[in-house]
Amino acid sequence: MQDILFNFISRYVSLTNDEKNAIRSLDLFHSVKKGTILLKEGQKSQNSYFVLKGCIRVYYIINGEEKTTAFYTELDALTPHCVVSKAPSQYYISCIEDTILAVSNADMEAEINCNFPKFESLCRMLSEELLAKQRIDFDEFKTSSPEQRYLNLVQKRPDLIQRVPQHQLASYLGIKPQSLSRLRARILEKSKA
Amino acid sequence: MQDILFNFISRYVSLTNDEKNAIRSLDLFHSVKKGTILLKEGQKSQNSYFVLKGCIRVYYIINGEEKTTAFYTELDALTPHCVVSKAPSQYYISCIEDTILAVSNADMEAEINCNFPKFESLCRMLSEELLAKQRIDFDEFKTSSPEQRYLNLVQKRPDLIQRVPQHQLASYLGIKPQSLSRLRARILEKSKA
DNA sequence: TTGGCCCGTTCACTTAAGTTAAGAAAGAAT
DNA sequence: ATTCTTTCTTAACTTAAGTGAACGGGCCAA
Repeated sequence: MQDILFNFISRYVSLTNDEKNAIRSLDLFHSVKKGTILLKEGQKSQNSYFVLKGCIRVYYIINGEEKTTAFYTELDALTPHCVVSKAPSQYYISCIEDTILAVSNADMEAEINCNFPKFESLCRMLSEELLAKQRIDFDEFKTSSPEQRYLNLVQKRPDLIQRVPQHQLASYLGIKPQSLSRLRARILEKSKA
Repeated sequence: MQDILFNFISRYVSLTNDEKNAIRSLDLFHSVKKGTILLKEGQKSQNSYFVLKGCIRVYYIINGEEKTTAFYTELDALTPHCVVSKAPSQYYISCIEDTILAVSNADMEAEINCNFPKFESLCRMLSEELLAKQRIDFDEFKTSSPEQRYLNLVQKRPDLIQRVPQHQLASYLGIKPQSLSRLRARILEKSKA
């Protein structure tokens, strides 16, 4: 698991052995069972997550209905809004598979950022990259229809379609489960013709 | 204009006079006329923008049609995807008003980040904050209808509705101009009843 | 002043998503 | 093995967005 993390980090900065040991000493890794809720609406968590294996999901409860807005899988990083804003969380985070996470908290990060400028550099680069990527995702979402969004997802994250329940995928695509069902039938119809 | 920038920065870090002078010496500020195109599809720009006054707009041209996906106004920062990915831009950026910008380029930033760790800290905090905020915006978009999105916009960025043409607002809301027209008529109808 | 262009609105029509309800299929629990 | 629950699909109906076309207003330029 450490190797996976260090490999990921090496895309951005190269760490000395001292720096690696500093990270190793942090007790970052946690195994989490499917169904575990990592964050609830109203809570003020300090934790950020990096997925080494498995899948976690962000969802809201709006008028008693679950609305799933994001999935994080292998090598995805997530700092919940409440960590940044210091306000109560508006959403839930749960594990939809048995998952292995690297968990860090804000205090820990602040300290490392102070002592290891390289780490702050890593965080900056990673955030900037994620910000730009997410912007593109948002743009694609805005400029395409539900059907295009589904087809796009099939291309870009085919694994999600296998490992995630349809009704969660539906709200991820901004539609109702029934519409997703229908839309898939429609696509199948077209590909036959 | 410098004061506006320094005030903004002071939300995140406090700068010494030396640091302020270093920034002053950079020749960041540019006045740009309404209609100017800052970035075109296919270009590989290095520039990031911070809006001091005015409004810039991100749009795609898809099947010959303009699709506006973002507006940046006073105190908004924008690092285009192509700066981060080093790939050609997929979108255009243009000024929809006479605008005053702070413009920085990647080389400049790299150098400052090296010499002023505080600046890198600022960039990290800003990116993390924007990432989390944009996540919330995206979530709101996914979980609401065009009508709700419009009403939400009226609440959150009432200025945009005044300063931006309807057909650009429409694609910003993920719909066609005709639908926005109709939707507004519908809302007006309801408020009368 | 006229003509052209861009923009926003309206309308009629088409298409697709939301809603409500029902039923089949797959899993989990006892 | 049986029950209970959750998930997915289907269908009929409603509502809203997409499409194509037309009209009027405002603006600019000839």
